[in-house]
Amino acid sequence: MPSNAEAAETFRTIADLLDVLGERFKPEAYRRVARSIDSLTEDLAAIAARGELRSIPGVGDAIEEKIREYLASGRIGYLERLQHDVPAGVADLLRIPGLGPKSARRFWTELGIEGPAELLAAIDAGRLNGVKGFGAKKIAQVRSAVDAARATAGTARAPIEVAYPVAMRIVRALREAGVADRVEVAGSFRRGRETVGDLDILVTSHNATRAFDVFTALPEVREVRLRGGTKETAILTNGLQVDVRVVEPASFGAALQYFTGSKDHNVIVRTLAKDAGLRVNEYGVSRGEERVAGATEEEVYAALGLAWIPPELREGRGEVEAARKGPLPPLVQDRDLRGDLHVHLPDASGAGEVDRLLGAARHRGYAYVGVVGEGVTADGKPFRLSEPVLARAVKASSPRFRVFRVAEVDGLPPEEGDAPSGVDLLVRRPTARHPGVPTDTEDPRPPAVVAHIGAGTPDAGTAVRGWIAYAAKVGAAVEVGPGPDRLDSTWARYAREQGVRLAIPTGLLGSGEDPTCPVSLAFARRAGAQVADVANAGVAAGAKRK
DNA sequence: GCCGTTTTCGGCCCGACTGTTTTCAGTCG
Repeated sequence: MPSNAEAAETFRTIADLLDVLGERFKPEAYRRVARSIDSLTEDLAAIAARGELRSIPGVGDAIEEKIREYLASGRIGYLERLQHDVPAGVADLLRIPGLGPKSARRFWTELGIEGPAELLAAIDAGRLNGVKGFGAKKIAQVRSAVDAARATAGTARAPIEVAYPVAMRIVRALREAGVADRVEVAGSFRRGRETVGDLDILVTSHNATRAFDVFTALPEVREVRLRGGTKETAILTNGLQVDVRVVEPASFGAALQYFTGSKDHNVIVRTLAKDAGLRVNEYGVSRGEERVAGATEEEVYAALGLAWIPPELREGRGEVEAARKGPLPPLVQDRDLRGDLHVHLPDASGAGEVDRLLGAARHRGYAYVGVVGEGVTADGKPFRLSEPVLARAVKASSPRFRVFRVAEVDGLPPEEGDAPSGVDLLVRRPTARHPGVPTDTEDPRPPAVVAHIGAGTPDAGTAVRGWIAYAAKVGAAVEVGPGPDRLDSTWARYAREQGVRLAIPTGLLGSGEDPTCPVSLAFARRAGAQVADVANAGVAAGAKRK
């Protein structure tokens, strides 16, 4: 049975080949479907079995037929015909930055170039000299791009938790240098996607050149690719691309909306605007010559008759239709977090580490923190926090601040003595000893949280579904967040659909740049989680939620 | 190839930047 990821990749291949063949709109149609399939929480086969393929955004008659063919045979005749027409390497030319479908097609049809290696040979043989549209500079650019593409084997997207600290440093540097009034990271970073292709940073500034200079001087910046009057593109030492854009304050909201995306979301918003006789671009919303909105995102959406939409929901999955009807339900946010149910102290923690943890929890105004005192590691070995250290933590409990003793136990079936005494709550996790999914619903002492499950291992989907089903039965929450051991936003959405609450790790022991809490929160928000959907969130006593 | 509270056909986001141009095409986001 082919996986959803493989199906999405297949449709992307079709899109590339259609691009090379010069098709105008079909490539985007196939890419849209590929994106939709990537964000499904269910196997295509299950959706197909229910006859609901057409409910996937971007799937119409023709693509439904191709999905059915793919599920039945693992092949798509249409793709095979395209592959017969276009040499395999020609589509690879699209991967080279600066080359698009037009160039790839021309190289192939006019010069017989059928791949990156042949392109390089053609350049060296001087066969590109005199080709219209390719001067010496362009040829040199293409040549180095081919070399670079070989070296990096395609620019992979970075996990958001990797991009987070560097994004924070860039933002802080721009703010502290006093060259920018407003600084925001837009793009998929702001939408909280699991991976980011680049960082889009928007600033308002009276002096674009100085803002660019401040950014370029950062040690993280390896090379500047281009600099115009309003935009600079640079590559960081870790390979991440960063675009810094300077915009007018009156346009900041429109620019933020525009560059936050997603593409699918913006297409829907723009189409809506057009139908209403309005025009939306990164400078603002206008009716004819009259400018209607632009300074804030709220007024941009309002001008289109829409409630403001949280960035994490802007994926073209029905959020625009919902925002037409009125304000969207509030998503869980940082200030809703009441504590952490599951903190691991490092093996050799001493009293100082405990104090730091508790101090951090109090500083954030948390009402509780759960410290894992004993349990099993992933490879099944028992571990125990030193008793004096744990006792010191528990002693810090007060009526307004509770310290829980947490035991982390491994996968079912529950064994005699599985639930230790003197423990406030259990966290259940898969381990090498018991990697399997629990089947016994008569758990003598159900866990509060199921943690360390994630799609980081191959073929993990079945296991993750099993753990979520178990959590649903016993009323446990599941841990969401960055890294292979936690659930991403797609799985978090699935968990919510199954009626399971989420547990958000808060990174209490991390530094100010620790991505754990903001990224986990973003994943929960992408899943549409509200306060009631998060086990360690709630409305503070005496505080009224807006 | 998809899509529709002004459409089942005629649209499909749009502006910056670059290079090679003498007015623009291609690429990118």
